[in-house]
Amino acid sequence: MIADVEKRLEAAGIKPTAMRNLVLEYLLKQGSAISLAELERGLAPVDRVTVYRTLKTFEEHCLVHSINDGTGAAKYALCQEDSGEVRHHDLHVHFYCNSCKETFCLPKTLIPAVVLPQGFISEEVSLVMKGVCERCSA
Amino acid sequence: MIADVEKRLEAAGIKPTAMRNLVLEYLLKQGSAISLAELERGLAPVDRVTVYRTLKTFEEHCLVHSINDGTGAAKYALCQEDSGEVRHHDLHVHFYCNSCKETFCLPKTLIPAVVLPQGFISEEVSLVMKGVCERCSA
DNA sequence: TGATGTTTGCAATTCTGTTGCATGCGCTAC
DNA sequence: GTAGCGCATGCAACAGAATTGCAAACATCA
Ligand SMILES: [Mn+2]
Ligand SMILES: [Mn+2]
Ligand SMILES: [Zn+2]
Ligand SMILES: [Zn+2]
Repeated sequence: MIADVEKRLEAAGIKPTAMRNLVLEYLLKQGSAISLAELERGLAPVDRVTVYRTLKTFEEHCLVHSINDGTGAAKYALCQEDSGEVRHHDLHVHFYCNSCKETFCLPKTLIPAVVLPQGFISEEVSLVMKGVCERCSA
Repeated sequence: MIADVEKRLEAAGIKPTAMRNLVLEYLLKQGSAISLAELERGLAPVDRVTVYRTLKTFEEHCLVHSINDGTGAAKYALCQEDSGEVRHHDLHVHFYCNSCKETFCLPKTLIPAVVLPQGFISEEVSLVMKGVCERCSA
């Protein structure tokens, strides 16, 4: 429903527009993280730059987070709706399937603590695993 | 010494050439991982594509590993010389310093085990931390 | 020497990310 | 209501990274 989509945008402090509704709606339908290019294809005909800026806006407002899975193109996925915690996206593992080439958030799989050598101060962490996803391994 | 460099290439199963010696020699001098662009600048005037293919060759033979630190350009660093273990590079943490913008291998800092949800099969893992490096925090 | 395969250099292309600018649109102050 | 203002959008253009194609140079060996 558009109403839900607009509510979610407003909850994130983003003014709803046709394009933003469209992008958020599309993201909600996804089972995995998607790239700007995929989004562009899925919503065609839309302007790539507008989608790009929409994603940036979403990211700034912590509605989506971006994932760098090493494939060259950043992927985007919605942040957990509940998540009162700040930066939950910094804490969970991402999984790239070598078989279906999709990238998944594993929100239940938290990144373990890492003990860094003396002097190194951690501010962010990302952990990407690659292998075979549940669907492809079944 | 060129002799050492050539020995190391041969040990990795790579036929030494002028360009390969040059690239490996340069990599040996680095205290942090470097990008293709940096390598190109440091070795100028060399051809970017040749250096690119040289790195690919090194990577295939496990002489270097590449690191995706989220800066857009892949960084390359030598693999541990000893490392009888396969893929040691899959196991250690990489650190990107927000201050000096350098990317370091932390070969002593291993990536902790991650328990994946049922059905996910892990083949590779990469963990990149961002923050302030020892030099910049001192 | 001549044939063969590998390495190199250069041109060119693709892809991703990003910026600039002009237009459009909605909202508010008058 | 209308003028003005700021944000959103669309289009053109650019920057940088990665990658491919091709032909020339080079090494190797029968
Ligand atoms: Mn995620
Ligand atoms: Mn490393
Ligand atoms: Zn899969
Ligand atoms: Zn530093």
